[in-house]
Amino acid sequence: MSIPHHVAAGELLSALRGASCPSSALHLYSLLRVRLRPSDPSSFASRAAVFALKPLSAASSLPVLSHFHAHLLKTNLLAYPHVASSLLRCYSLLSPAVAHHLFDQIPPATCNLVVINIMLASLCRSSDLASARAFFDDIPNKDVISWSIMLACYFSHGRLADGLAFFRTMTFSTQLSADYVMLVTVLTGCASSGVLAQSCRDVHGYVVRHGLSCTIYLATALIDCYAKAGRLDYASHVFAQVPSRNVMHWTAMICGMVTHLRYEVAIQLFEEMCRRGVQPNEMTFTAMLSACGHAGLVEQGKMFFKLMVDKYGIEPSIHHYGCIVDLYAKAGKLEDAYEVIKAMRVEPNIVIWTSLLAACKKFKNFDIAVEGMEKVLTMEIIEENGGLYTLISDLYAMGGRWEDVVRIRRLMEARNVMKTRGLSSIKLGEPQGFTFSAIS
DNA sequence: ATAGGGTTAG
Repeated sequence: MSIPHHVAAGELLSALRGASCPSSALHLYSLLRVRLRPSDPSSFASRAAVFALKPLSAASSLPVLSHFHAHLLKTNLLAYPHVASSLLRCYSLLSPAVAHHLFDQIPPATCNLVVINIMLASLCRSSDLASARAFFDDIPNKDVISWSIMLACYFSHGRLADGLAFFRTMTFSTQLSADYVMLVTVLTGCASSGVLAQSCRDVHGYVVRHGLSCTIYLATALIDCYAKAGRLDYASHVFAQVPSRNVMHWTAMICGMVTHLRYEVAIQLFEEMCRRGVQPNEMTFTAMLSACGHAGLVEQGKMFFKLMVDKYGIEPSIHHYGCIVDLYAKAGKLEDAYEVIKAMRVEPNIVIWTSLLAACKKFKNFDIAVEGMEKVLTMEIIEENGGLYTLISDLYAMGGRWEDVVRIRRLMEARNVMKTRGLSSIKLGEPQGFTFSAIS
Protein backbone atom coordinates (compact mmCIF):
# COMPACT_ATOMS: atom_id res chain seq x y z
CA MET A 1 0.00 0.00 0.00
CA SER A 2 1.36 3.42 -0.85
CA ILE A 3 -0.12 6.73 0.20
CA PRO A 4 0.57 9.80 -1.94
CA HIS A 5 2.39 12.67 -0.28
CA HIS A 6 -0.42 15.14 -0.66
CA VAL A 7 -2.69 13.13 1.68
CA ALA A 8 -3.18 15.27 4.76
CA ALA A 9 -2.48 14.05 8.26
CA GLY A 10 -6.16 14.49 9.09
CA GLU A 11 -7.19 12.08 6.37
CA LEU A 12 -4.63 9.57 7.56
CA LEU A 13 -6.07 9.85 11.04
CA SER A 14 -9.57 9.02 9.76
CA ALA A 15 -8.20 6.06 7.84
CA LEU A 16 -6.37 4.90 10.94
CA ARG A 17 -9.54 5.15 12.97
CA GLY A 18 -11.27 2.70 10.64
CA ALA A 19 -8.34 0.27 10.38
CA SER A 20 -9.09 -3.20 11.63
CA CYS A 21 -5.95 -5.19 10.95
CA PRO A 22 -2.81 -4.56 13.03
CA SER A 23 -0.36 -4.29 10.15
CA SER A 24 -2.32 -1.72 8.17
CA ALA A 25 -2.96 0.26 11.35
CA LEU A 26 0.75 0.34 12.17
CA HIS A 27 1.57 1.26 8.59
CA LEU A 28 -0.86 4.17 8.60
CA TYR A 29 0.43 5.20 11.99
CA SER A 30 4.03 5.37 10.85
CA LEU A 31 3.03 7.41 7.78
CA LEU A 32 1.18 9.76 10.04
CA ARG A 33 4.12 10.13 12.43
CA VAL A 34 6.35 11.17 9.56
CA ARG A 35 3.88 13.82 8.53
CA LEU A 36 3.42 15.31 11.97
CA ARG A 37 4.72 18.86 12.42
CA PRO A 38 5.87 20.39 15.70
CA SER A 39 3.02 22.88 15.38
CA ASP A 40 0.41 20.10 15.45
CA PRO A 41 -1.42 19.87 18.76
CA SER A 42 -0.09 17.07 20.90
CA SER A 43 -3.60 15.67 21.30
CA PHE A 44 -3.40 14.79 17.62
CA ALA A 45 -0.51 12.41 18.22
CA SER A 46 -2.15 10.83 21.23
CA ARG A 47 -5.35 10.21 19.28
CA ALA A 48 -3.34 8.53 16.56
CA ALA A 49 -1.72 6.27 19.16
CA VAL A 50 -5.11 5.33 20.60
CA PHE A 51 -6.47 4.45 17.15
CA ALA A 52 -3.38 2.42 16.34
CA LEU A 53 -3.69 0.45 19.58
CA LYS A 54 -7.29 -0.59 19.00
CA PRO A 55 -6.60 -3.24 16.32
CA LEU A 56 -3.55 -4.49 18.22
CA SER A 57 -5.73 -5.92 20.96
CA ALA A 58 -7.29 -8.66 18.89
CA ALA A 59 -5.05 -10.32 16.35
CA SER A 60 -1.69 -9.08 17.43
CA SER A 61 1.20 -10.67 19.22
CA LEU A 62 2.96 -9.76 22.41
CA PRO A 63 6.27 -8.78 20.70
CA VAL A 64 4.43 -6.37 18.38
CA LEU A 65 2.69 -4.79 21.34
CA SER A 66 5.92 -4.49 23.36
CA HIS A 67 7.52 -2.80 20.40
CA PHE A 68 4.73 -0.28 20.21
CA HIS A 69 4.90 0.12 23.99
CA ALA A 70 8.57 1.09 23.69
CA HIS A 71 7.69 3.67 21.05
CA LEU A 72 5.04 5.17 23.34
CA LEU A 73 7.60 5.47 26.12
CA LYS A 74 10.20 7.11 23.89
CA THR A 75 7.76 9.67 22.54
CA ASN A 76 6.28 10.32 25.97
CA LEU A 77 2.82 9.50 24.61
CA LEU A 78 2.25 7.09 27.46
CA ALA A 79 1.75 10.11 29.69
CA TYR A 80 -1.68 10.57 28.12
CA PRO A 81 -4.30 8.74 30.18
CA HIS A 82 -6.20 7.58 27.06
CA VAL A 83 -3.07 6.12 25.55
CA ALA A 84 -2.01 4.40 28.77
CA SER A 85 -5.41 2.81 29.30
CA SER A 86 -5.66 1.69 25.68
CA LEU A 87 -2.28 0.03 26.03
CA LEU A 88 -3.29 -1.69 29.26
CA ARG A 89 -6.43 -3.03 27.62
CA CYS A 90 -4.41 -4.50 24.76
CA TYR A 91 -2.10 -6.24 27.19
CA SER A 92 -5.01 -7.53 29.23
CA LEU A 93 -6.42 -9.27 26.15
CA LEU A 94 -3.08 -10.72 25.06
CA SER A 95 -1.49 -11.57 28.38
CA PRO A 96 -3.36 -11.01 31.64
CA ALA A 97 -0.20 -11.62 33.65
CA VAL A 98 1.70 -8.84 31.88
CA ALA A 99 -1.28 -6.53 32.26
CA HIS A 100 -1.39 -7.27 35.98
CA HIS A 101 2.31 -6.56 36.34
CA LEU A 102 1.93 -3.27 34.46
CA PHE A 103 -1.05 -2.29 36.54
CA ASP A 104 0.94 -2.71 39.75
CA GLN A 105 3.51 -0.25 38.44
CA ILE A 106 1.04 2.52 37.67
CA PRO A 107 1.44 5.37 40.18
CA PRO A 108 -1.75 6.05 42.18
CA ALA A 109 -2.03 9.57 40.74
CA THR A 110 -2.45 8.27 37.19
CA CYS A 111 -4.57 5.30 38.12
CA ASN A 112 -8.07 6.46 37.24
CA LEU A 113 -11.31 4.52 37.22
CA VAL A 114 -11.00 3.61 33.54
CA VAL A 115 -7.70 1.86 34.22
CA ILE A 116 -9.18 0.13 37.26
CA ASN A 117 -12.18 -1.08 35.26
CA ILE A 118 -9.92 -2.45 32.55
CA MET A 119 -8.09 -4.35 35.25
CA LEU A 120 -11.33 -5.61 36.75
CA ALA A 121 -12.49 -6.87 33.35
CA SER A 122 -9.15 -8.57 32.90
CA LEU A 123 -9.50 -10.34 36.25
CA CYS A 124 -13.03 -11.38 35.39
CA ARG A 125 -11.77 -13.04 32.21
CA SER A 126 -8.70 -14.70 33.65
CA SER A 127 -9.29 -15.26 37.33
CA ASP A 128 -11.87 -16.81 39.60
CA LEU A 129 -15.03 -15.08 40.72
CA ALA A 130 -13.89 -14.57 44.32
CA SER A 131 -10.69 -12.76 43.32
CA ALA A 132 -12.58 -10.54 40.92
CA ARG A 133 -15.13 -9.74 43.59
CA ALA A 134 -12.39 -8.91 46.12
CA PHE A 135 -10.85 -6.51 43.62
CA PHE A 136 -14.25 -4.99 42.93
CA ASP A 137 -14.91 -4.46 46.63
CA ASP A 138 -11.69 -2.47 46.93
CA ILE A 139 -12.58 0.00 44.18
CA PRO A 140 -13.26 3.35 45.89
CA ASN A 141 -15.67 5.15 43.56
CA LYS A 142 -17.29 2.44 41.50
CA ASP A 143 -19.36 3.58 38.55
CA VAL A 144 -22.04 1.76 36.60
CA ILE A 145 -19.37 0.26 34.35
CA SER A 146 -17.58 -1.33 37.32
CA TRP A 147 -20.89 -2.85 38.39
CA SER A 148 -21.65 -4.04 34.85
CA ILE A 149 -18.29 -5.78 34.51
CA MET A 150 -18.80 -7.56 37.83
CA LEU A 151 -22.38 -8.47 36.92
CA ALA A 152 -21.26 -10.02 33.62
CA CYS A 153 -18.66 -11.93 35.60
CA TYR A 154 -21.35 -13.56 37.76
CA PHE A 155 -23.28 -14.57 34.65
CA SER A 156 -20.24 -15.93 32.86
CA HIS A 157 -19.60 -18.15 35.87
CA GLY A 158 -23.16 -19.45 35.63
CA ARG A 159 -24.23 -17.63 38.79
CA LEU A 160 -27.50 -16.15 37.58
CA ALA A 161 -29.26 -15.73 40.91
CA ASP A 162 -26.16 -14.25 42.58
CA GLY A 163 -25.73 -11.89 39.66
CA LEU A 164 -29.31 -10.68 39.88
CA ALA A 165 -28.96 -10.21 43.64
CA PHE A 166 -25.78 -8.24 42.98
CA PHE A 167 -27.65 -6.13 40.45
CA ARG A 168 -30.39 -5.41 42.94
CA THR A 169 -27.76 -4.38 45.48
CA MET A 170 -26.59 -1.70 43.09
CA THR A 171 -30.08 -0.38 42.53
CA PHE A 172 -30.96 -0.36 46.22
CA SER A 173 -27.79 0.71 47.95
CA THR A 174 -26.11 3.10 45.55
CA GLN A 175 -27.13 6.21 43.69
CA LEU A 176 -26.27 4.57 40.40
CA SER A 177 -28.90 3.56 37.91
CA ALA A 178 -28.61 1.01 35.16
CA ASP A 179 -27.74 2.26 31.70
CA TYR A 180 -28.66 0.42 28.55
CA VAL A 181 -25.42 -1.55 28.37
CA MET A 182 -26.01 -2.90 31.83
CA LEU A 183 -29.54 -3.85 30.85
CA VAL A 184 -28.17 -5.79 27.89
CA THR A 185 -26.01 -7.68 30.37
CA VAL A 186 -29.04 -8.36 32.58
CA LEU A 187 -31.03 -9.61 29.58
CA THR A 188 -28.32 -11.93 28.34
CA GLY A 189 -27.91 -13.30 31.83
CA CYS A 190 -31.63 -13.99 31.99
CA ALA A 191 -31.70 -15.45 28.50
CA SER A 192 -28.91 -17.87 29.31
CA SER A 193 -30.89 -19.73 31.89
CA GLY A 194 -34.56 -20.51 31.96
CA VAL A 195 -36.00 -17.06 32.21
CA LEU A 196 -39.60 -16.12 32.62
CA ALA A 197 -41.14 -13.52 30.36
CA GLN A 198 -41.77 -11.23 33.32
CA SER A 199 -38.05 -10.50 33.74
CA CYS A 200 -37.83 -9.36 30.13
CA ARG A 201 -40.95 -7.27 30.60
CA ASP A 202 -39.41 -5.66 33.69
CA VAL A 203 -36.29 -4.71 31.78
CA HIS A 204 -38.32 -3.64 28.77
CA GLY A 205 -40.54 -1.51 30.97
CA TYR A 206 -37.51 0.08 32.57
CA VAL A 207 -36.14 0.98 29.14
CA VAL A 208 -39.42 2.59 28.11
CA ARG A 209 -39.94 4.45 31.41
CA HIS A 210 -36.44 5.86 31.42
CA GLY A 211 -36.59 6.83 27.80
CA LEU A 212 -33.42 4.88 27.05
CA SER A 213 -32.87 4.58 23.35
CA CYS A 214 -33.40 1.05 22.15
CA THR A 215 -30.00 0.50 20.58
CA ILE A 216 -29.14 -2.35 18.27
CA TYR A 217 -27.69 -4.29 21.17
CA LEU A 218 -30.64 -3.69 23.44
CA ALA A 219 -33.28 -4.56 20.84
CA THR A 220 -31.39 -7.73 19.92
CA ALA A 221 -31.09 -8.76 23.55
CA LEU A 222 -34.81 -8.08 24.13
CA ILE A 223 -35.87 -10.12 21.10
CA ASP A 224 -33.63 -12.96 22.18
CA CYS A 225 -34.76 -12.84 25.79
CA TYR A 226 -38.47 -12.77 24.98
CA ALA A 227 -38.02 -15.60 22.50
CA LYS A 228 -36.11 -17.72 25.01
CA ALA A 229 -38.84 -17.03 27.56
CA GLY A 230 -41.31 -18.51 25.10
CA ARG A 231 -42.96 -15.23 24.16
CA LEU A 232 -42.54 -15.07 20.41
CA ASP A 233 -45.39 -12.57 20.30
CA TYR A 234 -43.48 -10.04 22.42
CA ALA A 235 -40.28 -10.80 20.53
CA SER A 236 -42.03 -10.14 17.22
CA HIS A 237 -43.46 -6.95 18.66
CA VAL A 238 -40.02 -5.59 19.58
CA PHE A 239 -38.71 -6.78 16.22
CA ALA A 240 -41.47 -4.94 14.36
CA GLN A 241 -40.78 -1.75 16.31
CA VAL A 242 -37.12 -1.55 15.32
CA PRO A 243 -36.91 1.26 12.75
CA SER A 244 -34.10 -0.11 10.60
CA ARG A 245 -33.49 -3.74 11.31
CA ASN A 246 -30.00 -5.06 10.88
CA VAL A 247 -28.65 -8.59 10.64
CA MET A 248 -28.56 -8.99 14.44
CA HIS A 249 -32.27 -8.28 14.83
CA TRP A 250 -33.21 -10.60 11.99
CA THR A 251 -30.95 -13.36 13.28
CA ALA A 252 -32.23 -13.11 16.84
CA MET A 253 -35.80 -13.33 15.53
CA ILE A 254 -34.99 -16.26 13.25
CA CYS A 255 -33.23 -18.12 16.07
CA GLY A 256 -36.28 -17.60 18.26
CA MET A 257 -38.48 -19.17 15.60
CA VAL A 258 -36.11 -22.11 15.22
CA THR A 259 -36.00 -22.66 18.99
CA HIS A 260 -39.78 -22.89 19.03
CA LEU A 261 -39.95 -25.24 16.05
CA ARG A 262 -41.38 -22.66 13.68
CA TYR A 263 -39.14 -23.70 10.83
CA GLU A 264 -41.29 -22.44 7.97
CA VAL A 265 -41.56 -19.02 9.59
CA ALA A 266 -37.79 -18.98 10.07
CA ILE A 267 -37.27 -19.68 6.38
CA GLN A 268 -39.80 -17.02 5.41
CA LEU A 269 -38.02 -14.50 7.63
CA PHE A 270 -34.73 -15.40 6.04
CA GLU A 271 -36.13 -14.79 2.58
CA GLU A 272 -37.70 -11.52 3.59
CA MET A 273 -34.44 -10.41 5.14
CA CYS A 274 -32.57 -11.08 1.90
CA ARG A 275 -35.27 -9.34 -0.14
CA ARG A 276 -34.76 -6.25 1.99
CA GLY A 277 -31.07 -6.26 1.23
CA VAL A 278 -29.82 -7.30 4.67
CA GLN A 279 -26.84 -9.65 4.36
CA PRO A 280 -27.09 -12.82 6.45
CA ASN A 281 -24.01 -13.64 8.50
CA GLU A 282 -22.51 -16.91 9.76
CA MET A 283 -24.93 -17.11 12.65
CA THR A 284 -27.95 -16.59 10.46
CA PHE A 285 -26.83 -19.57 8.42
CA THR A 286 -26.26 -21.68 11.54
CA ALA A 287 -29.89 -21.01 12.43
CA MET A 288 -31.09 -21.89 8.92
CA LEU A 289 -29.09 -25.12 8.78
CA SER A 290 -30.34 -26.06 12.22
CA ALA A 291 -33.92 -25.37 11.12
CA CYS A 292 -33.51 -27.60 8.07
CA GLY A 293 -31.97 -30.33 10.20
CA HIS A 294 -34.83 -30.37 12.64
CA ALA A 295 -37.44 -30.16 9.90
CA GLY A 296 -35.76 -32.87 7.86
CA LEU A 297 -35.36 -30.57 4.87
CA VAL A 298 -32.21 -32.08 3.38
CA GLU A 299 -32.34 -30.41 -0.03
CA GLN A 300 -33.12 -27.00 1.42
CA GLY A 301 -30.29 -27.38 3.91
CA LYS A 302 -27.83 -28.20 1.13
CA MET A 303 -29.10 -25.14 -0.70
CA PHE A 304 -28.46 -22.88 2.31
CA PHE A 305 -24.97 -24.31 2.75
CA LYS A 306 -24.18 -23.66 -0.91
CA LEU A 307 -25.67 -20.18 -0.75
CA MET A 308 -23.56 -19.35 2.29
CA VAL A 309 -20.31 -20.43 0.66
CA ASP A 310 -20.90 -19.39 -2.96
CA LYS A 311 -22.92 -16.23 -2.70
CA TYR A 312 -21.87 -14.82 0.66
CA GLY A 313 -18.33 -16.15 0.77
CA ILE A 314 -18.65 -17.37 4.34
CA GLU A 315 -16.14 -20.01 5.37
CA PRO A 316 -18.10 -22.81 7.10
CA SER A 317 -17.33 -23.06 10.80
CA ILE A 318 -17.53 -26.09 13.07
CA HIS A 319 -21.15 -25.10 13.82
CA HIS A 320 -22.15 -25.18 10.16
CA TYR A 321 -20.47 -28.52 9.63
CA GLY A 322 -22.16 -29.80 12.75
CA CYS A 323 -25.56 -28.84 11.36
CA ILE A 324 -24.97 -30.27 7.93
CA VAL A 325 -23.58 -33.56 9.28
CA ASP A 326 -26.57 -33.81 11.59
CA LEU A 327 -28.90 -33.01 8.70
CA TYR A 328 -27.57 -35.92 6.63
CA ALA A 329 -27.22 -38.25 9.59
CA LYS A 330 -30.78 -37.78 10.81
CA ALA A 331 -32.05 -38.40 7.28
CA GLY A 332 -30.15 -41.67 7.13
CA LYS A 333 -27.70 -40.38 4.54
CA LEU A 334 -24.70 -41.73 6.44
CA GLU A 335 -22.32 -41.76 3.48
CA ASP A 336 -23.01 -38.09 2.80
CA ALA A 337 -22.52 -37.22 6.47
CA TYR A 338 -19.24 -39.12 6.56
CA GLU A 339 -18.07 -37.43 3.39
CA VAL A 340 -18.68 -33.99 4.89
CA ILE A 341 -16.61 -34.98 7.92
CA LYS A 342 -13.76 -36.18 5.68
CA ALA A 343 -13.83 -32.98 3.62
CA MET A 344 -14.07 -30.55 6.54
CA ARG A 345 -11.34 -27.98 6.83
CA VAL A 346 -11.65 -27.94 10.61
CA GLU A 347 -11.03 -30.79 13.02
CA PRO A 348 -14.35 -32.52 13.72
CA ASN A 349 -15.41 -32.20 17.36
CA ILE A 350 -17.18 -34.64 19.63
CA VAL A 351 -20.61 -33.23 18.79
CA ILE A 352 -20.13 -34.04 15.10
CA TRP A 353 -18.88 -37.58 15.71
CA THR A 354 -21.67 -38.20 18.17
CA SER A 355 -24.34 -37.19 15.71
CA LEU A 356 -22.82 -39.56 13.12
CA LEU A 357 -22.49 -42.41 15.63
CA ALA A 358 -26.04 -42.04 16.90
CA ALA A 359 -27.28 -42.23 13.32
CA CYS A 360 -25.07 -45.24 12.63
CA LYS A 361 -26.74 -47.05 15.49
CA LYS A 362 -30.21 -46.02 14.38
CA PHE A 363 -29.65 -47.04 10.76
CA LYS A 364 -27.51 -50.05 11.64
CA ASN A 365 -24.34 -49.13 9.82
CA PHE A 366 -21.27 -50.40 11.61
CA ASP A 367 -18.66 -49.70 8.94
CA ILE A 368 -19.15 -45.95 8.84
CA ALA A 369 -19.03 -45.79 12.65
CA VAL A 370 -15.64 -47.45 13.18
CA GLU A 371 -13.33 -44.48 12.67
CA GLY A 372 -15.54 -42.12 14.65
CA MET A 373 -15.73 -44.45 17.61
CA GLU A 374 -11.97 -44.66 18.01
CA LYS A 375 -11.62 -40.88 17.48
CA VAL A 376 -14.17 -40.19 20.19
CA LEU A 377 -12.39 -42.51 22.62
CA THR A 378 -9.25 -40.36 22.34
CA MET A 379 -11.13 -37.18 23.15
CA GLU A 380 -11.14 -35.96 26.72
CA ILE A 381 -14.64 -34.56 26.81
CA ILE A 382 -16.03 -38.04 26.95
CA GLU A 383 -15.54 -38.12 30.73
CA GLU A 384 -18.59 -35.92 31.03
CA ASN A 385 -20.72 -38.15 28.90
CA GLY A 386 -20.96 -41.75 30.02
CA GLY A 387 -23.74 -42.35 27.52
CA LEU A 388 -21.26 -42.13 24.68
CA TYR A 389 -19.42 -45.21 25.95
CA THR A 390 -22.69 -47.06 25.90
CA LEU A 391 -23.37 -45.90 22.35
CA ILE A 392 -19.93 -47.07 21.22
CA SER A 393 -20.29 -50.35 23.06
CA ASP A 394 -23.69 -50.90 21.42
CA LEU A 395 -22.20 -50.18 18.01
CA TYR A 396 -19.40 -52.72 18.54
CA ALA A 397 -21.97 -55.26 19.68
CA MET A 398 -23.95 -54.54 16.54
CA GLY A 399 -20.85 -55.28 14.47
CA GLY A 400 -20.25 -58.50 16.39
CA ARG A 401 -16.95 -57.19 17.76
CA TRP A 402 -17.30 -58.63 21.25
CA GLU A 403 -13.67 -58.19 22.21
CA ASP A 404 -14.13 -54.45 21.65
CA VAL A 405 -17.30 -54.44 23.73
CA VAL A 406 -15.23 -55.85 26.59
CA ARG A 407 -12.49 -53.30 25.91
CA ILE A 408 -14.98 -50.42 26.19
CA ARG A 409 -16.41 -51.86 29.40
CA ARG A 410 -12.89 -52.01 30.89
CA LEU A 411 -12.20 -48.47 29.70
CA MET A 412 -15.32 -47.28 31.47
CA GLU A 413 -14.16 -48.89 34.69
CA ALA A 414 -10.62 -47.56 34.32
CA ARG A 415 -11.86 -44.05 33.68
CA ASN A 416 -14.46 -44.38 36.38
CA VAL A 417 -17.39 -43.44 34.15
CA MET A 418 -20.92 -44.18 35.17
CA LYS A 419 -23.60 -44.56 32.59
CA THR A 420 -25.69 -41.43 32.79
CA ARG A 421 -29.28 -42.16 33.49
CA GLY A 422 -31.97 -39.98 32.06
CA LEU A 423 -31.89 -36.65 33.82
CA SER A 424 -34.47 -33.96 33.66
CA SER A 425 -35.00 -30.77 35.54
CA ILE A 426 -37.70 -28.20 35.71
CA LYS A 427 -37.48 -24.61 36.83
CA LEU A 428 -40.20 -23.43 39.13
CA GLY A 429 -40.86 -19.73 39.21
CA GLU A 430 -38.38 -16.93 38.77
CA PRO A 431 -34.74 -17.27 39.79
CA GLN A 432 -34.74 -16.17 43.37
CA GLY A 433 -35.91 -12.69 44.12
CA PHE A 434 -35.65 -10.94 40.81
CA THR A 435 -37.86 -7.91 41.26
CA PHE A 436 -36.58 -5.51 38.73
CA SER A 437 -39.61 -3.27 38.89
CA ALA A 438 -38.59 -2.26 42.38
CA ILE A 439 -36.06 0.16 40.94
CA SER A 440 -38.40 2.10 38.67
C1' DA B 1 -13.54 14.49 21.13
C1' DT B 2 -9.21 10.08 21.57
C1' DA B 3 -9.79 5.43 27.00
C1' DG B 4 -13.37 1.03 30.36
C1' DG B 5 -18.61 -2.77 30.41
C1' DG B 6 -22.76 -5.10 26.11
C1' DT B 7 -25.93 -8.41 21.07
C1' DT B 8 -27.50 -13.23 17.56
C1' DA B 9 -25.82 -20.33 17.38
C1' DG B 10 -25.80 -24.92 21.18
